[in-house]
Amino acid sequence: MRSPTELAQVFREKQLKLTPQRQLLFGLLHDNDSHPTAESLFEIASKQMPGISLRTIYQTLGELADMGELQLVDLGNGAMRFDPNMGEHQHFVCGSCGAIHDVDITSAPKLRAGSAEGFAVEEVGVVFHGRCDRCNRPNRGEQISRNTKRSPGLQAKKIKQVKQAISN
Amino acid sequence: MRSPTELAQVFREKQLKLTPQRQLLFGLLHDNDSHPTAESLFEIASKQMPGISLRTIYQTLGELADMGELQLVDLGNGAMRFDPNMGEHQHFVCGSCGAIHDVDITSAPKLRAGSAEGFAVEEVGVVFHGRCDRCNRPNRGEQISRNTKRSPGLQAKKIKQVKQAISN
DNA sequence: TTGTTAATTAGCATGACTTGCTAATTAGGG
DNA sequence: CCCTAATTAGCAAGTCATGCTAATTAACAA
Repeated sequence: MRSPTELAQVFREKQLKLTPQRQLLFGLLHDNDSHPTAESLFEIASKQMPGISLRTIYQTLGELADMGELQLVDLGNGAMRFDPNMGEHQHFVCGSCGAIHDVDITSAPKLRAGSAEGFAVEEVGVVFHGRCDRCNRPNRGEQISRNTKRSPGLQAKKIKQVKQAISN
Repeated sequence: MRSPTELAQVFREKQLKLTPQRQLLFGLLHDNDSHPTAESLFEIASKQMPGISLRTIYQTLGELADMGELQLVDLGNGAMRFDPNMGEHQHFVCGSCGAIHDVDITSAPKLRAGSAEGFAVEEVGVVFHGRCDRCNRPNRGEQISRNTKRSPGLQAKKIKQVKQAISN
């Protein structure tokens, strides 16, 4: 995603209004590698701008995605994630603390679904699951992220197990 | 997933009841490579057993998943998919007709998130997006699958575009 | 600065998918 | 055939995301 200043320029050119809500989000997203959800952005934004609507967050995020300024990442563990890093990269999800890290496997051999199988592949989504650096160490400070709601199927189970482990 | 007969055995051993609902689902899932949703299974099941509850479908599917008899696949385009094929494989999703096909890239170099980066990868999820064989041919018979509800973010846009293309 | 207007926001409603809860039912062993 | 624990059905509730509309506001021109 481009810088808030550049985005302001782009918006003006497109005759889109540069509202305080949008500018706030530009700032919150710029260089943000925390893979936030709409909800988490809403919470942060609310502190700086009480009364801002979650609807506006979704709307603006959607617009930015349409403009190719950010990626929507569905990691299959609840809410959609928003990633201003538009470079080709993958994600690692820690099943223990819920952290999401960027991973770069461009150096690794690229994946190609065989055209022999008759598929024209346009895009390949890769998500790594495992345990992150911190959670792997003996003095592990496990803590599941707050945003572990909406548990689709099996994911639910994993999460619950982790929650239990914590409460014990 | 094992055969209905074998599953019956397993259930008995575990002192789980072999209800007609469960048996019906065993049959519907066996050797099923259509990657059905709970809803689609519900529709089919309802024809053979009117009155069966969607809740029961979800419950049984969850149990089978817990038992390692089937995979839950989240392709990020709506409802969860259920896959009785427990072998290591990936999925290809046609953005045009919505079809889901199994893909085997085990022959291709395996993906490994560098332990150099401090991640202990336990599992890698790979989803290919593109156009399938049929939709790529000139006389393409495009048709988006019925189950294209719940559109998370950008996905929504794609789907809408396709729907429009159809209605025209 | 003020007025105009179209874009945007806020807030609620709605929709899709999944799970929680509970009373009623039923499979299976004795 | 009876008993009991397991299971089912049905509805309520929860999460995430989008639709809709009235009220607000930024942007532009005079």
